[in-house]
Amino acid sequence: MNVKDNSVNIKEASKNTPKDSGAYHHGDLRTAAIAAGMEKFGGQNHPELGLRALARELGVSATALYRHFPNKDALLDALALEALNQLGAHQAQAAQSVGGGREGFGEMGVTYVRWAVEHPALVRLIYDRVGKVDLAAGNPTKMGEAFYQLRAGIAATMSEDISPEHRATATLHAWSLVHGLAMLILDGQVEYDPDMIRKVVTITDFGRD
Amino acid sequence: MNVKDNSVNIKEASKNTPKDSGAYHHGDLRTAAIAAGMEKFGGQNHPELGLRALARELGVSATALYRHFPNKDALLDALALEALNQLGAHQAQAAQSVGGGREGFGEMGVTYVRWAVEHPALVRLIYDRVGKVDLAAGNPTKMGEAFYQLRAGIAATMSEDISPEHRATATLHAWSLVHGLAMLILDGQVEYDPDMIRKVVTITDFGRD
DNA sequence: TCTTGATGTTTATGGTGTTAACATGAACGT
DNA sequence: ACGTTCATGTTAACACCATAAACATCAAGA
Repeated sequence: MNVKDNSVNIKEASKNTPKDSGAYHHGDLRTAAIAAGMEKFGGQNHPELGLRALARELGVSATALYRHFPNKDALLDALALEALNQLGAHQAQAAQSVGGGREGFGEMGVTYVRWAVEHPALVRLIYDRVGKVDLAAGNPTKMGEAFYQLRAGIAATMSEDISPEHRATATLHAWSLVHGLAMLILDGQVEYDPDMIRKVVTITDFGRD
Repeated sequence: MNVKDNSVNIKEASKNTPKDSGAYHHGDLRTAAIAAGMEKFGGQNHPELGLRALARELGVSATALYRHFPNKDALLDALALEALNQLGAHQAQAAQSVGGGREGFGEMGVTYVRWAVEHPALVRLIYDRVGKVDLAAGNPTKMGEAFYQLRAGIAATMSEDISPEHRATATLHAWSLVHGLAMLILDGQVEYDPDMIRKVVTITDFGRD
């Protein structure tokens, strides 16, 4: 919402109310668009994001967004990246809040599911977008990097308990479990119940408990 | 809007869309549309289904489809139902092919993942559609019923091995696991490897093995 | 001051799902 | 045989969408 360019301070304060003052330029349309998109995707389950509608909400012309995003897909990619980082932050914080280790691992899983349930559209957006990214090519996208860090966090938190040869399988097992559970919940197949989630997630014991 | 003068125009127009047989009516447009839709969704990963394009393929006018489906969503629902039944059939056959029991249970899981990987768009379609169905209302849709039977098949196959109080949790655990794994694969996060899948799926042992 | 580049606007093009009015042909009662 | 009915098809039109092209506006540097 703020003006990114700080070189101007006094008189430009009036630009903070672009619509009211009838200013021609918006100030920082890109971040405003992302913020608005995140808000729209934040709570709703099946939001329809149209450039025209979004621009209307921002008090701006529809085609103005093309100055900041080459096309609609790029905007959605930006939103997905933002969401992915947000999820990663929540998860890291959750693991740290209980001191890491085995308990932290379980907490990460529960947090994954809970965050997914609370932000259904964002989760769908993330996996929709990351699926369309060309991973084969040698171009490491920001999206791919964020995802890598997410997985690395999972693996790091569990690594002490699991025998090395089982680690890869166990990581995939855990990820599949929480991801599948989250998907089933937000697709309406399973009702959201925190206790049940913790039970389902923590029932897992690989190798030896 | 008097269009009576266009009667000749219409006749000429009907010549403009001559099917091979030259028949005005299609015969069974509904099933043809579903078949065409299934074919389009069958192999592709991110198919775009447009009513106009679909109608064009069927040699029929775009709005003709509205005689058989109230809207596009209804068509997609029909496709999802078809896909769901197909998946259920495969799974039941897989469980039966190894004589049921614990082994049949594992086979069902593997089949679930494999079918999902081989028909990515159909899986997405299923869960997209079933999520939008109003389950709270007392109207049991065909979709909901098909899904119920799917779950019943899972539970029935495993029931012998699991203690009753764990059965619900175990069912959800198993379903989450295979569903999550399938989703991760067809979202490009995990490469498809049959051996790996069997390993990840069969690592689970609830209660006691 | 003049030019320039980033940003936003207007206009236009071709796509979509959907509705309304009309056409066709087969089945059926007379 | 004839006329009515009804499911099924047709065209035309509407509102919405993403996107491209040409033009307008402003901030800032030469």
